[in-house]
Amino acid sequence: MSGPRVRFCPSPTGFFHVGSARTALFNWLFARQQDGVFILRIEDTDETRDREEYVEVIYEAMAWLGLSPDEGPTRQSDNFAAHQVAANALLEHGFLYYCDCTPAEIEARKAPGAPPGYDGFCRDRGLSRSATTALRFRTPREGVTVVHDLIRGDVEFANNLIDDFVVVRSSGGVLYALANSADDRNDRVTHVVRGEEHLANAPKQIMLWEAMNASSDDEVPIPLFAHLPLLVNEQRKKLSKRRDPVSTELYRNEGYLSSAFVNYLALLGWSPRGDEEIVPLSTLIAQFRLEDVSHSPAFFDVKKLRHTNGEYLRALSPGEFLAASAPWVDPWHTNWQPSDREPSWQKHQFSPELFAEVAPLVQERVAVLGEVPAMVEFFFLDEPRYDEAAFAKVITNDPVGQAILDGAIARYEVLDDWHAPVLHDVVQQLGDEHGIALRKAQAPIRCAITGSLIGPPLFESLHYLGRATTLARLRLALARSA
RNA sequence: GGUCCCAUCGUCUAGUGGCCUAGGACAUCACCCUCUCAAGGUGGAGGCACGGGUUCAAAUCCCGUUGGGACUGCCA
Repeated sequence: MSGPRVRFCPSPTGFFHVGSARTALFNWLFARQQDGVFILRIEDTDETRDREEYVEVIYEAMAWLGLSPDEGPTRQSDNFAAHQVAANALLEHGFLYYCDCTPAEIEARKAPGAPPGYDGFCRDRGLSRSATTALRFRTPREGVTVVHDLIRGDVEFANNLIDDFVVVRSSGGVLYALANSADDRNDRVTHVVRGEEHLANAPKQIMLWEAMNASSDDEVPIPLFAHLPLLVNEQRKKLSKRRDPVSTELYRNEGYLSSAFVNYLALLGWSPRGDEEIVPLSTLIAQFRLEDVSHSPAFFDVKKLRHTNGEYLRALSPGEFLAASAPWVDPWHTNWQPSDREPSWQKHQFSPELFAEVAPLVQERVAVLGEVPAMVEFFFLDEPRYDEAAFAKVITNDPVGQAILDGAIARYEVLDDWHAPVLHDVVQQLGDEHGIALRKAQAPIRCAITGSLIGPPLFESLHYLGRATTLARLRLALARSA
Protein backbone atom coordinates (compact mmCIF):
# COMPACT_ATOMS: atom_id res chain seq x y z
CA MET A 1 0.00 0.00 0.00
CA SER A 2 1.58 3.23 -1.13
CA GLY A 3 1.01 6.64 0.36
CA PRO A 4 -1.28 9.39 -0.87
CA ARG A 5 -0.58 11.33 -4.03
CA VAL A 6 -1.12 15.08 -3.92
CA ARG A 7 -0.39 17.81 -6.36
CA PHE A 8 0.16 21.52 -6.46
CA CYS A 9 -0.75 23.12 -9.76
CA PRO A 10 -0.08 26.82 -10.11
CA SER A 11 -0.57 28.68 -13.34
CA PRO A 12 2.28 30.88 -14.60
CA THR A 13 0.38 34.13 -14.77
CA GLY A 14 2.43 36.38 -12.49
CA PHE A 15 4.46 36.46 -9.33
CA PHE A 16 4.20 33.65 -6.82
CA HIS A 17 1.36 34.39 -4.42
CA VAL A 18 1.68 33.79 -0.67
CA GLY A 19 -1.62 31.91 -0.88
CA SER A 20 -0.04 29.60 -3.41
CA ALA A 21 2.92 29.18 -1.09
CA ARG A 22 0.60 28.16 1.72
CA THR A 23 -1.29 25.70 -0.51
CA ALA A 24 1.97 24.21 -1.78
CA LEU A 25 3.27 23.93 1.77
CA PHE A 26 0.20 22.14 3.09
CA ASN A 27 0.30 19.68 0.20
CA TRP A 28 3.98 19.09 0.77
CA LEU A 29 3.58 18.73 4.53
CA PHE A 30 0.82 16.19 4.04
CA ALA A 31 2.89 14.21 1.54
CA ARG A 32 5.98 14.20 3.75
CA GLN A 33 4.02 13.16 6.76
CA GLN A 34 2.02 10.44 5.06
CA ASP A 35 5.01 9.20 3.11
CA GLY A 36 3.19 10.22 -0.03
CA VAL A 37 4.07 11.78 -3.35
CA PHE A 38 4.04 15.50 -4.03
CA ILE A 39 3.51 16.39 -7.66
CA LEU A 40 4.18 19.79 -9.20
CA ARG A 41 2.16 20.51 -12.30
CA ILE A 42 2.34 23.82 -14.14
CA GLU A 43 -1.10 24.59 -15.51
CA ASP A 44 -0.16 26.57 -18.55
CA THR A 45 -3.21 26.29 -20.75
CA ASP A 46 -4.31 29.92 -20.71
CA GLU A 47 -2.66 31.25 -23.85
CA THR A 48 -3.73 34.77 -23.06
CA ARG A 49 -2.16 35.13 -19.65
CA ASP A 50 0.60 32.57 -19.31
CA ARG A 51 4.18 33.63 -19.76
CA GLU A 52 7.25 31.47 -19.80
CA GLU A 53 9.22 33.65 -17.41
CA TYR A 54 6.57 33.11 -14.76
CA VAL A 55 7.26 29.39 -14.86
CA GLU A 56 10.74 30.23 -13.71
CA VAL A 57 9.24 32.39 -10.96
CA ILE A 58 7.33 29.36 -9.68
CA TYR A 59 10.43 27.16 -9.68
CA GLU A 60 12.46 29.76 -7.85
CA ALA A 61 9.82 30.35 -5.21
CA MET A 62 9.35 26.64 -4.62
CA ALA A 63 13.09 26.16 -4.35
CA TRP A 64 13.39 29.03 -1.92
CA LEU A 65 10.62 27.55 0.22
CA GLY A 66 12.33 24.19 0.08
CA LEU A 67 9.30 22.45 -1.41
CA SER A 68 10.76 20.17 -4.00
CA PRO A 69 8.39 17.93 -5.93
CA ASP A 70 8.67 14.16 -5.92
CA GLU A 71 7.22 14.06 -9.42
CA GLY A 72 7.45 16.77 -12.01
CA PRO A 73 7.43 19.56 -12.63
CA THR A 74 5.13 18.56 -15.45
CA ARG A 75 3.43 20.88 -17.89
CA GLN A 76 -0.27 20.70 -18.46
CA SER A 77 0.35 21.84 -22.01
CA ASP A 78 2.20 18.56 -22.54
CA ASN A 79 -0.97 16.67 -21.75
CA PHE A 80 -2.88 18.06 -24.69
CA ALA A 81 -3.26 14.64 -26.34
CA ALA A 82 -4.54 13.07 -23.13
CA HIS A 83 -7.11 15.83 -22.80
CA GLN A 84 -8.32 15.18 -26.32
CA VAL A 85 -8.61 11.48 -25.59
CA ALA A 86 -10.63 12.20 -22.48
CA ALA A 87 -12.87 14.70 -24.27
CA ASN A 88 -13.51 12.29 -27.16
CA ALA A 89 -14.34 9.45 -24.84
CA LEU A 90 -16.74 11.67 -22.96
CA LEU A 91 -18.33 12.81 -26.18
CA GLU A 92 -18.70 9.25 -27.47
CA HIS A 93 -20.41 8.21 -24.28
CA GLY A 94 -22.89 11.04 -24.48
CA PHE A 95 -21.59 13.13 -21.60
CA LEU A 96 -20.86 16.08 -23.83
CA TYR A 97 -22.75 18.03 -26.46
CA TYR A 98 -21.95 20.79 -28.90
CA CYS A 99 -23.25 24.28 -28.28
CA ASP A 100 -23.03 27.41 -30.40
CA CYS A 101 -24.72 29.86 -28.06
CA THR A 102 -22.98 33.17 -27.55
CA PRO A 103 -22.90 34.77 -24.11
CA ALA A 104 -25.23 37.48 -25.42
CA GLU A 105 -27.78 34.95 -26.58
CA ILE A 106 -27.69 33.11 -23.30
CA GLU A 107 -28.16 36.35 -21.44
CA ALA A 108 -31.02 37.40 -23.69
CA ARG A 109 -32.93 34.17 -23.10
CA LYS A 110 -32.59 34.34 -19.37
CA ALA A 111 -35.88 34.91 -17.59
CA PRO A 112 -35.83 37.11 -14.52
CA GLY A 113 -35.11 35.04 -11.44
CA ALA A 114 -33.92 32.06 -13.45
CA PRO A 115 -30.96 30.09 -12.06
CA PRO A 116 -27.63 31.49 -13.17
CA GLY A 117 -25.50 29.85 -15.79
CA TYR A 118 -26.28 28.15 -19.05
CA ASP A 119 -29.88 27.19 -19.74
CA GLY A 120 -29.21 23.98 -21.66
CA PHE A 121 -30.53 25.37 -24.92
CA CYS A 122 -28.34 23.16 -27.11
CA ARG A 123 -28.63 20.07 -24.98
CA ASP A 124 -30.78 18.17 -27.43
CA ARG A 125 -30.15 20.04 -30.65
CA GLY A 126 -27.68 17.46 -31.86
CA LEU A 127 -25.20 20.00 -33.18
CA SER A 128 -21.92 18.80 -34.55
CA ARG A 129 -18.44 20.21 -34.41
CA SER A 130 -17.78 23.52 -36.08
CA ALA A 131 -15.60 26.56 -35.58
CA THR A 132 -18.20 28.13 -33.35
CA THR A 133 -19.26 25.18 -31.24
CA ALA A 134 -17.96 24.53 -27.76
CA LEU A 135 -18.43 21.27 -25.92
CA ARG A 136 -20.57 21.38 -22.80
CA PHE A 137 -20.94 18.78 -20.09
CA ARG A 138 -24.42 17.34 -19.70
CA THR A 139 -24.87 17.63 -15.94
CA PRO A 140 -27.36 15.39 -14.17
CA ARG A 141 -30.73 17.04 -13.63
CA GLU A 142 -31.49 15.24 -10.42
CA GLY A 143 -29.81 14.17 -7.26
CA VAL A 144 -26.90 15.65 -5.40
CA THR A 145 -23.16 15.50 -5.72
CA VAL A 146 -21.32 15.30 -2.47
CA VAL A 147 -17.80 16.50 -2.01
CA HIS A 148 -15.98 14.54 0.66
CA ASP A 149 -13.85 17.19 2.26
CA LEU A 150 -11.35 16.27 4.95
CA ILE A 151 -11.55 19.73 6.44
CA ARG A 152 -15.23 20.60 6.05
CA GLY A 153 -16.90 17.24 6.03
CA ASP A 154 -19.38 16.30 3.32
CA VAL A 155 -20.60 19.24 1.27
CA GLU A 156 -23.68 18.64 -0.86
CA PHE A 157 -24.55 20.35 -4.10
CA ALA A 158 -27.91 19.91 -5.83
CA ASN A 159 -27.20 18.74 -9.38
CA ASN A 160 -29.99 20.73 -10.95
CA LEU A 161 -28.30 23.93 -9.86
CA ILE A 162 -25.08 23.10 -11.66
CA ASP A 163 -25.33 24.30 -15.24
CA ASP A 164 -23.96 22.58 -18.31
CA PHE A 165 -20.50 24.08 -18.19
CA VAL A 166 -18.12 24.36 -21.11
CA VAL A 167 -15.40 21.78 -21.20
CA VAL A 168 -13.78 22.35 -24.59
CA ARG A 169 -13.54 25.73 -26.29
CA SER A 170 -14.77 26.21 -29.82
CA SER A 171 -11.09 26.66 -30.65
CA GLY A 172 -10.47 23.13 -29.39
CA GLY A 173 -8.71 24.07 -26.17
CA VAL A 174 -9.64 22.06 -23.11
CA LEU A 175 -10.75 24.14 -20.14
CA TYR A 176 -9.62 23.99 -16.54
CA ALA A 177 -12.35 21.75 -15.15
CA LEU A 178 -11.59 18.93 -17.56
CA ALA A 179 -7.87 19.48 -18.00
CA ASN A 180 -7.35 19.57 -14.28
CA SER A 181 -9.53 16.55 -13.57
CA ALA A 182 -8.10 14.52 -16.43
CA ASP A 183 -4.56 15.25 -15.26
CA ASP A 184 -5.40 14.46 -11.67
CA ARG A 185 -6.95 11.21 -12.79
CA ASN A 186 -4.00 10.30 -14.97
CA ASP A 187 -1.64 11.23 -12.17
CA ARG A 188 -3.67 9.03 -9.82
CA VAL A 189 -4.11 11.89 -7.39
CA THR A 190 -5.72 10.72 -4.18
CA HIS A 191 -6.13 14.03 -2.32
CA VAL A 192 -6.94 17.38 -3.84
CA VAL A 193 -5.66 20.00 -1.39
CA ARG A 194 -6.32 23.53 -2.60
CA GLY A 195 -7.84 26.89 -1.73
CA GLU A 196 -11.44 27.25 -0.69
CA GLU A 197 -12.23 29.29 -3.78
CA HIS A 198 -12.25 25.97 -5.63
CA LEU A 199 -14.90 24.35 -3.47
CA ALA A 200 -17.68 25.40 -5.82
CA ASN A 201 -16.15 23.63 -8.78
CA ALA A 202 -15.40 20.44 -6.91
CA PRO A 203 -18.80 18.91 -7.77
CA LYS A 204 -18.18 19.60 -11.45
CA GLN A 205 -14.86 17.85 -11.26
CA ILE A 206 -16.39 14.91 -9.47
CA MET A 207 -19.05 14.63 -12.19
CA LEU A 208 -16.35 14.75 -14.82
CA TRP A 209 -14.27 12.17 -12.99
CA GLU A 210 -17.21 9.80 -12.73
CA ALA A 211 -17.95 10.33 -16.41
CA MET A 212 -14.34 9.63 -17.30
CA ASN A 213 -14.47 6.45 -15.28
CA ALA A 214 -17.67 5.44 -17.09
CA SER A 215 -16.16 6.11 -20.48
CA SER A 216 -12.88 4.33 -20.06
CA ASP A 217 -11.63 0.95 -18.94
CA ASP A 218 -9.95 1.96 -15.79
CA GLU A 219 -11.91 2.90 -12.74
CA VAL A 220 -9.91 5.46 -10.78
CA PRO A 221 -11.19 6.28 -7.32
CA ILE A 222 -12.46 9.81 -6.89
CA PRO A 223 -10.02 11.79 -4.75
CA LEU A 224 -10.73 13.15 -1.33
CA PHE A 225 -10.76 16.92 -1.11
CA ALA A 226 -9.39 19.39 1.40
CA HIS A 227 -10.31 23.00 0.78
CA LEU A 228 -8.03 25.27 2.74
CA PRO A 229 -9.39 28.45 4.30
CA LEU A 230 -8.69 31.58 2.30
CA LEU A 231 -5.93 34.01 3.16
CA VAL A 232 -7.47 37.44 3.54
CA ASN A 233 -6.42 41.06 4.01
CA GLU A 234 -7.51 43.40 6.80
CA GLN A 235 -10.75 44.01 4.93
CA ARG A 236 -11.40 40.28 5.21
CA LYS A 237 -11.28 39.96 1.45
CA LYS A 238 -9.35 37.32 -0.42
CA LEU A 239 -5.76 38.45 -0.85
CA SER A 240 -5.59 40.33 -4.10
CA LYS A 241 -2.64 40.55 -6.40
CA ARG A 242 -3.60 44.10 -7.23
CA ARG A 243 -3.78 45.77 -3.86
CA ASP A 244 -2.11 43.46 -1.34
CA PRO A 245 1.60 42.72 -0.88
CA VAL A 246 1.32 39.05 -1.69
CA SER A 247 4.39 38.19 -3.70
CA THR A 248 6.65 35.72 -1.93
CA GLU A 249 9.55 37.27 -3.79
CA LEU A 250 8.79 40.55 -2.09
CA TYR A 251 9.25 38.99 1.32
CA ARG A 252 12.34 37.18 0.20
CA ASN A 253 13.82 40.47 -0.97
CA GLU A 254 12.97 42.23 2.25
CA GLY A 255 15.08 39.72 4.06
CA TYR A 256 12.76 37.11 5.44
CA LEU A 257 14.28 33.70 5.99
CA SER A 258 12.47 30.95 4.15
CA SER A 259 12.46 28.85 7.32
CA ALA A 260 10.66 31.63 9.19
CA PHE A 261 8.33 32.23 6.29
CA VAL A 262 7.40 28.55 6.13
CA ASN A 263 6.92 28.42 9.90
CA TYR A 264 4.58 31.40 9.77
CA LEU A 265 2.66 30.07 6.78
CA ALA A 266 2.10 26.76 8.56
CA LEU A 267 0.41 28.66 11.38
CA LEU A 268 -2.17 30.14 9.02
CA GLY A 269 -5.09 27.79 9.42
CA TRP A 270 -3.28 25.21 11.46
CA SER A 271 -1.33 25.08 14.70
CA PRO A 272 1.15 22.72 16.29
CA ARG A 273 0.47 21.09 19.62
CA GLY A 274 1.31 22.97 22.75
CA ASP A 275 2.00 26.65 23.20
CA GLU A 276 5.19 26.91 21.19
CA GLU A 277 4.75 28.54 17.80
CA ILE A 278 8.35 28.65 16.67
CA VAL A 279 8.72 25.06 15.60
CA PRO A 280 11.16 23.28 13.33
CA LEU A 281 10.09 21.82 10.02
CA SER A 282 10.42 18.31 11.40
CA THR A 283 7.76 19.10 13.99
CA LEU A 284 5.53 20.59 11.32
CA ILE A 285 5.83 17.41 9.30
CA ALA A 286 5.31 15.15 12.27
CA GLN A 287 2.21 16.89 13.61
CA PHE A 288 0.46 18.18 10.51
CA ARG A 289 -3.08 16.85 9.95
CA LEU A 290 -5.42 18.02 7.23
CA GLU A 291 -8.30 17.18 9.54
CA ASP A 292 -7.03 19.78 11.99
CA VAL A 293 -6.96 22.62 9.51
CA SER A 294 -9.17 25.54 10.51
CA HIS A 295 -12.41 26.30 8.65
CA SER A 296 -12.29 30.05 8.73
CA PRO A 297 -10.27 32.54 6.69
CA ALA A 298 -6.95 33.74 8.06
CA PHE A 299 -5.52 37.22 7.95
CA PHE A 300 -1.99 37.37 6.62
CA ASP A 301 -0.38 39.36 9.44
CA VAL A 302 2.93 40.86 8.40
CA LYS A 303 3.61 42.04 11.95
CA LYS A 304 3.58 38.50 13.24
CA LEU A 305 5.61 37.34 10.26
CA ARG A 306 8.21 39.97 11.18
CA HIS A 307 8.32 38.78 14.74
CA THR A 308 8.72 35.19 13.65
CA ASN A 309 11.54 36.19 11.35
CA GLY A 310 13.23 38.09 14.17
CA GLU A 311 13.12 34.95 16.28
CA TYR A 312 14.76 32.96 13.52
CA LEU A 313 17.38 35.64 12.92
CA ARG A 314 18.33 35.75 16.57
CA ALA A 315 18.55 31.98 16.71
CA LEU A 316 21.20 31.98 13.98
CA SER A 317 24.84 31.47 14.95
CA PRO A 318 27.04 34.53 14.28
CA GLY A 319 28.46 32.78 11.26
CA GLU A 320 25.05 31.93 9.88
CA PHE A 321 23.83 35.45 10.42
CA LEU A 322 26.85 36.84 8.65
CA ALA A 323 26.28 34.55 5.69
CA ALA A 324 22.58 35.31 5.58
CA SER A 325 23.05 39.08 5.66
CA ALA A 326 25.97 39.19 3.23
CA PRO A 327 23.80 39.75 0.13
CA TRP A 328 22.17 42.74 1.78
CA VAL A 329 25.38 44.61 2.47
CA ASP A 330 26.98 43.76 -0.82
CA PRO A 331 28.12 47.06 -2.37
CA TRP A 332 26.21 46.15 -5.48
CA HIS A 333 23.07 46.07 -3.39
CA THR A 334 23.68 49.08 -1.16
CA ASN A 335 25.40 51.43 -3.59
CA TRP A 336 27.81 52.37 -0.86
CA GLN A 337 30.49 54.32 -2.65
CA PRO A 338 33.31 56.47 -1.44
CA SER A 339 32.38 60.06 -2.17
CA ASP A 340 34.21 62.08 -4.82
CA ARG A 341 35.56 64.68 -2.49
CA GLU A 342 38.43 63.83 -0.26
CA PRO A 343 37.43 63.92 3.36
CA SER A 344 39.98 64.92 5.89
CA TRP A 345 40.12 61.47 7.35
CA GLN A 346 40.55 57.98 6.07
CA LYS A 347 38.21 57.25 3.24
CA HIS A 348 35.66 54.55 3.94
CA GLN A 349 34.06 51.97 1.84
CA PHE A 350 32.56 48.62 2.41
CA SER A 351 34.82 46.17 4.14
CA PRO A 352 33.68 42.58 4.54
CA GLU A 353 36.16 42.16 7.37
CA LEU A 354 34.74 45.10 9.29
CA PHE A 355 31.22 43.92 8.65
CA ALA A 356 32.05 40.50 10.01
CA GLU A 357 33.16 42.20 13.22
CA VAL A 358 30.08 44.38 13.64
CA ALA A 359 27.39 42.01 12.38
CA PRO A 360 26.87 40.51 15.85
CA LEU A 361 26.09 43.99 17.12
CA VAL A 362 23.03 44.23 14.90
CA GLN A 363 21.85 40.63 14.83
CA GLU A 364 19.32 41.00 17.59
CA ARG A 365 18.32 44.48 16.46
CA VAL A 366 16.80 43.60 13.12
CA ALA A 367 13.61 41.75 12.30
CA VAL A 368 14.42 41.36 8.61
CA LEU A 369 17.76 41.29 6.84
CA GLY A 370 16.77 44.30 4.77
CA GLU A 371 17.23 46.45 7.87
CA VAL A 372 20.89 45.57 8.22
CA PRO A 373 22.39 48.11 5.78
CA ALA A 374 20.80 51.14 7.39
CA MET A 375 22.01 49.94 10.76
CA VAL A 376 25.65 49.56 9.79
CA GLU A 377 26.05 52.13 7.05
CA PHE A 378 27.84 54.63 9.27
CA PHE A 379 30.74 52.20 9.35
CA PHE A 380 31.09 52.36 5.60
CA LEU A 381 30.14 55.84 4.52
CA ASP A 382 32.65 58.68 4.31
CA GLU A 383 30.35 60.69 6.46
CA PRO A 384 27.40 59.47 8.49
CA ARG A 385 23.94 60.35 7.32
CA TYR A 386 22.75 62.81 9.91
CA ASP A 387 19.33 62.89 11.47
CA GLU A 388 19.31 66.69 11.51
CA ALA A 389 16.60 67.05 14.14
CA ALA A 390 18.53 64.82 16.50
CA PHE A 391 21.78 66.58 15.70
CA ALA A 392 20.30 69.96 16.51
CA LYS A 393 18.81 68.69 19.72
CA VAL A 394 21.83 67.05 21.28
CA ILE A 395 24.66 69.05 19.70
CA THR A 396 23.85 72.33 17.97
CA ASN A 397 21.38 73.52 20.56
CA ASP A 398 23.05 71.93 23.54
CA PRO A 399 26.21 73.53 24.98
CA VAL A 400 26.70 70.56 27.27
CA GLY A 401 26.60 68.26 24.27
CA GLN A 402 29.34 70.30 22.62
CA ALA A 403 31.36 70.24 25.82
CA ILE A 404 31.06 66.46 25.92
CA LEU A 405 32.29 66.30 22.34
CA ASP A 406 35.22 68.56 23.24
CA GLY A 407 36.10 66.50 26.25
CA ALA A 408 35.83 63.25 24.32
CA ILE A 409 38.20 64.53 21.64
CA ALA A 410 40.74 65.61 24.21
CA ARG A 411 40.73 62.30 26.05
CA TYR A 412 40.32 59.95 23.12
CA GLU A 413 43.31 61.60 21.46
CA VAL A 414 45.60 60.49 24.21
CA LEU A 415 44.05 57.14 25.07
CA ASP A 416 46.49 54.30 24.69
CA ASP A 417 43.94 51.50 25.05
CA TRP A 418 41.28 51.74 22.32
CA HIS A 419 38.78 49.25 23.63
CA ALA A 420 35.08 49.44 24.38
CA PRO A 421 35.22 49.33 28.21
CA VAL A 422 37.83 52.10 28.24
CA LEU A 423 35.94 54.19 25.74
CA HIS A 424 32.86 53.70 27.86
CA ASP A 425 34.59 54.79 31.06
CA VAL A 426 35.83 57.99 29.48
CA VAL A 427 32.30 59.06 28.61
CA GLN A 428 31.05 57.94 31.98
CA GLN A 429 33.59 60.27 33.61
CA LEU A 430 32.74 63.08 31.25
CA GLY A 431 29.12 62.68 32.22
CA ASP A 432 29.96 62.68 35.91
CA GLU A 433 31.90 65.89 35.49
CA HIS A 434 28.95 67.55 33.82
CA GLY A 435 26.49 66.07 36.22
CA ILE A 436 24.61 64.00 33.65
CA ALA A 437 23.93 60.32 33.37
CA LEU A 438 25.76 58.16 30.88
CA ARG A 439 22.64 57.78 28.84
CA LYS A 440 22.64 61.53 28.33
CA ALA A 441 26.37 61.84 27.87
CA GLN A 442 26.58 59.25 25.12
CA ALA A 443 23.92 60.91 22.99
CA PRO A 444 25.99 63.69 21.37
CA ILE A 445 28.82 61.27 20.71
CA ARG A 446 26.49 58.72 19.20
CA CYS A 447 24.94 61.34 17.01
CA ALA A 448 28.30 62.68 15.90
CA ILE A 449 29.58 59.24 15.03
CA THR A 450 26.54 57.47 13.63
CA GLY A 451 24.35 60.43 12.66
CA SER A 452 21.51 59.01 14.70
CA LEU A 453 20.31 58.61 18.27
CA ILE A 454 19.59 54.95 17.82
CA GLY A 455 21.86 52.18 16.66
CA PRO A 456 24.20 49.42 17.74
CA PRO A 457 26.16 49.63 21.01
CA LEU A 458 28.22 52.82 20.80
CA PHE A 459 31.51 51.93 22.43
CA GLU A 460 31.92 48.69 20.53
CA SER A 461 31.20 50.68 17.41
CA LEU A 462 33.90 53.23 18.24
CA HIS A 463 36.29 50.40 18.84
CA TYR A 464 35.70 48.92 15.39
CA LEU A 465 35.58 52.31 13.70
CA GLY A 466 39.03 53.20 15.01
CA ARG A 467 40.53 56.24 16.61
CA ALA A 468 41.18 58.28 13.48
CA THR A 469 37.65 58.12 12.18
CA THR A 470 36.15 58.62 15.60
CA LEU A 471 38.16 61.77 16.23
CA ALA A 472 37.50 63.10 12.75
CA ARG A 473 33.77 62.67 13.13
CA LEU A 474 33.73 64.26 16.56
CA ARG A 475 35.56 67.29 15.14
CA LEU A 476 33.31 67.44 12.13
CA ALA A 477 30.26 67.45 14.39
CA LEU A 478 31.67 70.31 16.38
CA ALA A 479 32.47 72.21 13.20
CA ARG A 480 29.03 71.77 11.68
CA SER A 481 27.35 72.85 14.93
CA ALA A 482 29.13 76.18 14.88
C1' G B 1 -30.09 37.46 -6.85
C1' G B 2 -28.64 32.01 -6.48
C1' U B 3 -25.38 28.16 -4.46
C1' C B 4 -21.79 27.11 -0.95
C1' C B 5 -18.43 28.16 3.12
C1' C B 6 -17.41 30.54 7.74
C1' A B 7 -18.17 32.89 12.93
C1' U B 8 -13.35 32.31 20.39
C1' C B 9 -9.32 38.76 22.54
C1' G B 10 -7.61 44.01 17.24
C1' U B 11 -4.92 39.50 14.64
C1' C B 12 -3.38 34.04 14.32
C1' U B 13 -5.17 30.32 17.26
C1' A B 14 -5.99 26.29 21.77
C1' G B 15 -10.56 24.37 23.05
C1' U B 16 -14.24 18.25 20.18
C1' G B 17 -20.24 18.67 26.73
C1' G B 18 -17.87 19.12 32.86
C1' C B 19 -10.38 20.11 33.71
C1' C B 20 -12.85 27.31 31.12
C1' U B 21 -12.68 32.21 36.52
C1' A B 22 -11.73 30.49 28.19
C1' G B 23 -5.09 29.08 27.47
C1' G B 24 -0.92 30.70 24.12
C1' A B 25 1.32 33.90 20.37
C1' C B 26 1.55 38.77 17.59
C1' A B 27 0.16 43.69 18.34
C1' U B 28 -0.84 47.14 22.49
C1' C B 29 -0.05 49.44 27.64
C1' A B 30 2.91 49.70 32.30
C1' C B 31 7.15 48.46 34.96
C1' C B 32 12.13 46.18 35.29
C1' C B 33 16.91 45.63 32.88
C1' U B 34 19.91 49.04 30.11
C1' C B 35 25.20 53.63 26.80
C1' U B 36 20.61 54.64 22.56
C1' C B 37 17.62 51.20 20.03
C1' A B 38 16.50 46.41 20.19
C1' A B 39 16.40 41.83 22.74
C1' G B 40 14.95 39.84 27.45
C1' G B 41 11.91 39.70 32.13
C1' U B 42 7.33 40.79 34.96
C1' G B 43 2.48 42.41 34.94
C1' G B 44 -2.16 44.65 32.70
C1' A B 45 -6.13 45.48 29.37
C1' G B 46 -8.68 42.65 25.68
C1' G B 47 -12.80 37.46 23.18
C1' C B 48 -16.81 32.73 22.97
C1' A B 49 -21.78 37.71 17.27
C1' C B 50 -27.13 37.38 18.90
C1' G B 51 -31.66 34.54 20.12
C1' G B 52 -33.88 30.07 21.05
C1' G B 53 -33.52 25.01 22.20
C1' U B 54 -31.15 19.87 23.88
C1' U B 55 -28.68 18.57 28.63
C1' C B 56 -27.81 17.93 35.57
C1' A B 57 -24.02 20.74 32.67
C1' A B 58 -22.68 24.26 26.21
C1' A B 59 -17.43 28.21 23.64
C1' U B 60 -18.28 23.06 22.48
C1' C B 61 -24.56 19.69 19.98
C1' C B 62 -29.31 21.45 17.13
C1' C B 63 -32.36 25.44 14.90
C1' G B 64 -32.90 30.40 13.62
C1' U B 65 -31.09 35.49 13.14
C1' U B 66 -27.25 38.69 12.04
C1' G B 67 -22.60 39.47 10.02
C1' G B 68 -18.50 38.21 6.79
C1' G B 69 -16.56 35.63 2.59
C1' A B 70 -16.07 32.56 -1.90
C1' C B 71 -18.14 31.10 -6.36
C1' U B 72 -21.56 32.28 -10.10
C1' G B 73 -16.17 32.94 -17.56
C1' C B 74 -15.48 29.34 -24.26
C1' C B 75 -9.72 32.10 -16.74
C1' A B 76 -7.12 28.94 -13.60
